[in-house]
Formats: sequence, structure tokens, C-alpha cells
Amino acid sequence: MRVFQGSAAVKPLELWQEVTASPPAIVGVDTETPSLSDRSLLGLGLAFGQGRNFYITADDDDFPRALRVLRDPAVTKVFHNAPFDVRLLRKYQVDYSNIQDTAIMVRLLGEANATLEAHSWRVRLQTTPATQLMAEYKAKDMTQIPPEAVGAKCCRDAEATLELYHKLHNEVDHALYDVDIRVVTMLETISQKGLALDHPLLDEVTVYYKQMADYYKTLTAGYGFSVSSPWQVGYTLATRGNFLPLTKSGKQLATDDATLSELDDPLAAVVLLYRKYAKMLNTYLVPWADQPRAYTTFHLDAITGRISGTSAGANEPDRNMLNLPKKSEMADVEAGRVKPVRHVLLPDKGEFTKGDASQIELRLLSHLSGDERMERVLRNPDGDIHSDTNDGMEIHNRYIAKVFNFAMIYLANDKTLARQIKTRDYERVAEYRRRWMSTYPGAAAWMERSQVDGLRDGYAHTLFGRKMPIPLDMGEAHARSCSVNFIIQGSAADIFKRMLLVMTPWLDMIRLPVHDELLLDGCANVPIEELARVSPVWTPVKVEHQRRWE
DNA sequence: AATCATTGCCC
DNA sequence: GTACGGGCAATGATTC
Repeated sequence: MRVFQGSAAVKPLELWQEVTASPPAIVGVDTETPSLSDRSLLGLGLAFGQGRNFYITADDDDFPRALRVLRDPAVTKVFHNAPFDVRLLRKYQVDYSNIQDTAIMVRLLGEANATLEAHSWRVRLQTTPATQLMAEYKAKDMTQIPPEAVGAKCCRDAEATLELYHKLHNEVDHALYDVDIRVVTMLETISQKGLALDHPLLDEVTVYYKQMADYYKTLTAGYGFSVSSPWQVGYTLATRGNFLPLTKSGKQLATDDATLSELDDPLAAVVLLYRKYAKMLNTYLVPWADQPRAYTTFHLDAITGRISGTSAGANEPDRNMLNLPKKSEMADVEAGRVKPVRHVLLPDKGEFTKGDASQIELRLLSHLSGDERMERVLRNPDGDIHSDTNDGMEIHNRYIAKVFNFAMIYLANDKTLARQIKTRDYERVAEYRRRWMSTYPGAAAWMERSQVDGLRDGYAHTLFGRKMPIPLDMGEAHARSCSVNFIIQGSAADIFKRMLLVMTPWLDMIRLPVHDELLLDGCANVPIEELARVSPVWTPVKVEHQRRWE
């Protein structure tokens, strides 16, 4: 079926024949899917100008003809949130080298809400969110809405996207926008590659985790509660005489790791062990069991400009691999009874090359603040920042110094610091904080200025000028943290994405970008000099070759 | 069936 | 008495 939502002056059939015969230079694109979880393609909306648009369902005989427009690298395809559409169009093998993304443009203007509906006013068009359409038709998903209505919405969205592109094209900072759009294209290529799975090892690890999870679950069976329910865990443990504090919201009893570890009750320990195994089992091991490779879909919509990883809907196997467990603190791994989960990822070429922008966030804090002591230590290739902090604070505990260094980037409060350094002596925490600030007075002053600026302006800016809205509606303390952290995290993301672009010649080898770390398949000769030049801050990249991802 | 709440993994 | 930043996802409980 084809739907047309144009002006009286444009004849749908003529438009269709015109654009499929000779594709235009630029097209606004929108896709429709049954739901966010079922991301199969219902139909495609294309817009070529005001009132010039059509929608075609994926089951139409002429659909392949419409696809030609998307497959043509000479046609600029404008999406609103390209990573989403490009991912679901993957199986139709569309071109994604020549794309634009109006959602990225809008975010670069400093907008927290980058939905199309929130910005279509800019081009004097009214778009309706899918949720609203579904409510109007009392539909539980898009398949229950008449295709004519879906098509009309899709046409409007595609047209709004195209018009938004024309409107914002000259408003955005292209130094920032061009990086993001090129990164989006790279990320789709990286996502398509995925990583090989070592199935014999995966099976081995899975069997072990299953055994352990089952074992700990049976240990709880006699107590009449479900281990995987925090509510029931809290109730059961409290009934057995344990004191449990309330959760943050105050609606339940807290049963998190920190809380349960404090208890003497053996049942609490069993609950924690069960959770450890069950989580990995359900999130990665079981879903990977019948997959040849492991994939991650990437997004570029984080407020600070960082890359994030996600699944790709219920009908695709993709998992977020950016949070794959790293610490092999589990006793079984330590004792050699089982391999860490990361080890089931196999390099195609026998080894991985890993590049790590070491201590990029502290380097940024030092550079942005101009703190002399911190800069001096970090510029020294043999310098050890945490030891220096330890010396400056005179605490004789490098671990505590390290905790403080990272806590400062996040603007942690005394309570959090106290918990992390395992003390209840708040006066000591406050004293340490004073010592940190007098060790690095430049950094302390910059952090204070950043908070004042953030609270006053409602925005923070990265080193490269990316504008990030500060959430002012979640309390002053949160806004203050964001005012400091966004600058550091966002600047690190700016640098990392530019490094990723430098790595374009190695694109075929890139497997996973993980915030400040890049995993490559095979032995790569990483251009560390060129990578370093990307950043105005000295940001050395440490390169390692590994048989498995460590 | 959707949304909230909790928990836990990453940088 | 005390909000630590950014992400994503699985689970169960609650609400519609």
C-alpha cells in the first residue's frame, strides 16, 4: 500500500514515478515499526520537499523500487535519530555512508528533549508521537492502526525531518556535527561486524553458571520466597530478625549488595551469590547460546555525547556489550573454576589490540582547571597521580587517594565518600576533602566556578564547545554534580570520538568502542602520535595486545 | 500490557 | 540528615 500526504499541487503517482526514476539529491526518511521492541519494518516514509512525500508499506510489490532511493550513495538520507532507523534498515542493505541526523543537530543546540515532536514547530509542522496515535485508535501497537493513518504520520515525520535539516543545517556547529555524523556511520559498520563467540567456552561457562544459580536457588527454596524478588528478599530477611534500611525511595527494604554483605544471616549471602550468577546467565550467556556472533547496537544520544550500547529490539540478538563484567572478583574465577564472561569473545585473527586513553578524565580536570601540581604529575610519563594525591593529602593510603580523585570528578558528597573509604567518621572525610582541595587548589577552584556557571546558565560546555543542558529540576546537588562532570565526561567523549575518526583506516578491525578504550581485532599498528594530536590535552594511548579481552 | 522500583554491570 | 556523573537491562510488583 502507498499513502500520500501532500499538497494539492503534487500528484502522488507522478511524484512516485519521478523520484524512483531519478532519485533526488536529498530525502527525508522515517520508518514505522510495530513497536519499539518489535523493530520489523512496517513501512517507509520518504519526503522530497514541501508536500512532496509518500509512504510505502514493506509488503507492497513496489517496495524494492522505493528502496533504490535508500540504496543510492548519491542520495543524502536525512533521519531523525539515524542509528535507530539505519539499524532496522540493515537487512535491506541501504547505504549509510551518506546520511544526516536532525536529532543530533537538535542536541547540539543544547536541547535535552530531542524528539521530533518537540522540534517540528521549528518548521511549522505538527507531528504526532506514535504513543498518541496508538491512544487515539486504542491500539496496542502500530499494526492495529489503519495503514492510511500510519502512512500519514510517517509522511509528516519524514517531511518535518527534511525541513528541519534545511533549517538547522546552517545553525549547527559543523566541527561538532560532522564528527558525530561520521561516528554514527562508523558505529553501524562496527555493529555489523560483531565479535566471534567461543562456543565451547561459552557452553562451559553457561553450564557452570546454571549449576551455581540452580544450587543457590534450591538453597532458598525451603524459605517460601522468590530469590529474584527484592521485595520478597527484604521481607524474608527482615522476618528472620535482620535489620534492613529502606531503599532510596523509601518504598521497600534495601537488599542491595552493600546492605546484604553487612548481615550475618547466611541466607543473605546465598541471595547475593544467586544474583551474581543469574544476572550474567540471563543477560548474556543464554541469549548468546544460539548466536554465531555477539553484536551491539550503538547510539549517540547521551547528554554528554558519549557513545552508548544497546540491544536492537526483541527480534534481534544484539546485547549491550559496553557493560560486560570486567572484574574477575568472583571467587570461582579467582580459583580458576571458570573463565570470566569476557573471555567468551573470540578475536577472529587470533588476538585483540586494545587502545586505552589512560586517565583521560583526570587529565581533562587538570587541563581545564590549569591546576599546576596535577598537570605536572600527569605530564610526567612516569608520574603516578594517585600516589601524588596520597603525598599531598598525607594519608599514606593510595587507595583512598584514588577514591578521592575519582569522587571529585563526580562531585561526591561526604556520605558516598565515607562509604567508599569504609568509615563512618564524617569529620575525617571532611578533613580529607579539605586536604584534597589544598593539594589541588586550581582544580578545586575550577570545580567551584563550574558549579556556579552551571547553576546560573543551565548549561555546561565541553572543551570542544558542545553545549549540554544541566538538569535543574532534580535538586541543586545533582545540578552541581552535572555542572562539573558533564564538562569532563563530555570533553572526554569529544576526544574519544575524534580518535575514533583517526582510526578510520582500521575500521575493519574495530570491534568495540568503550568510552575511553577501543578493542580491535588482530594486530594493529595504532597511530598513537596521530591520536595524541587530536586532543589539546596530552592524552597518551596505551596499547596492548591480548589473546582475550581482559 | 505498560510503568515503576530495585538491582547491578560498564566508564 | 546528607542525590555521585553518564549509560542499559533484567526482574518482579504495581497500576491501568
